[in-house]
Amino acid sequence: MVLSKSCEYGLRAALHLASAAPGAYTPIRDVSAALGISYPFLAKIAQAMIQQGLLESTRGPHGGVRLARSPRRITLDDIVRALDGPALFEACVLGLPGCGTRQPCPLHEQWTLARQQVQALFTQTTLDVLATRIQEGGVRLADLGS
Amino acid sequence: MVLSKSCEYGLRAALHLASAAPGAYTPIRDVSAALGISYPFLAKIAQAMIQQGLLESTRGPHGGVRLARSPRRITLDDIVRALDGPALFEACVLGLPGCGTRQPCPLHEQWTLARQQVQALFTQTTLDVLATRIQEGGVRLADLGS
DNA sequence: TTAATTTAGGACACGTCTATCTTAAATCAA
DNA sequence: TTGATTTAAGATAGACGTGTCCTAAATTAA
Repeated sequence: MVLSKSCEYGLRAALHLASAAPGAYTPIRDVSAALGISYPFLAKIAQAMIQQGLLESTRGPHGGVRLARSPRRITLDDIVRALDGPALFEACVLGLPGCGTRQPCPLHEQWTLARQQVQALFTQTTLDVLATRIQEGGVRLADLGS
Repeated sequence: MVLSKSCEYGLRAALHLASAAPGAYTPIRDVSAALGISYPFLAKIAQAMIQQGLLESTRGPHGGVRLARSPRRITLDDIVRALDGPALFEACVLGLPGCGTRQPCPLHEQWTLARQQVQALFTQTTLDVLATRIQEGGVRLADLGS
């Protein structure tokens, strides 16, 4: 598994907020229902995203969470780093500490290259592009059953 | 973390066997000492690799484990699939079950492409190439300290 | 003011991965 | 045969990610 469950859920929640009701406060309970994610778990993930400056929230009736800035200015990389940390894009594939050009593992060069391809996908993809794709239909954020 | 600890250890052990004493039975204890991996844990990983047909073993004095076939005929993909399963190369990046061309997630197409780059690296790299690289020096399989 | 709604935060259970330990079985050498 | 060496296999413990629950705090509406 490349991304943790928390990160998968956080990405899907952010995409839901960007595509379903951009700019409006949406209760976490509504998001969890729409995506089929347990409410308590998603609430905890939302808290982390708020503390990382990705989401903002208000309490009380008509409260909820929303993206802290325009979907155009939030990349997948922002969310992955906030929830899973930078390890995915920096760690040695063999787990060797200090692996780098000075003390490379046998795969260092090739792995760095492949990893950059993945990282480029995450840093260059913003939420608004995917939100548009969702609004146009044909793609999904939740398990549709069969 | 892309690969599990077990898989990292299994890869390093296989590379050690391919580069240090190809064809000879090497005690797991020697491998664990050379790589700085706990012996009981590496022994369990070795068992799994034996059952998957990657290693073979003999007990008693001068016993140990060795690669079950030529390093030229073992790819990194063989080892990763044996220890971590096929999920890394098949699963949806957002964790959606059934994600495919029929029910794609918003990232399906791009992710499939990026993942194929990584998979190509693993399927095309054989142990003998990396073993040669290790024997020629300049790269390492263990933590050297500083 | 009162009540309903919703996030905030901590405590707690569960499962999996990581890691260790112990005992049994097999092999070789003296 | 005897003893030493080494893998085989299962039991066990700890760490961490996952998931749930409960109470408190804040906001809104009536």
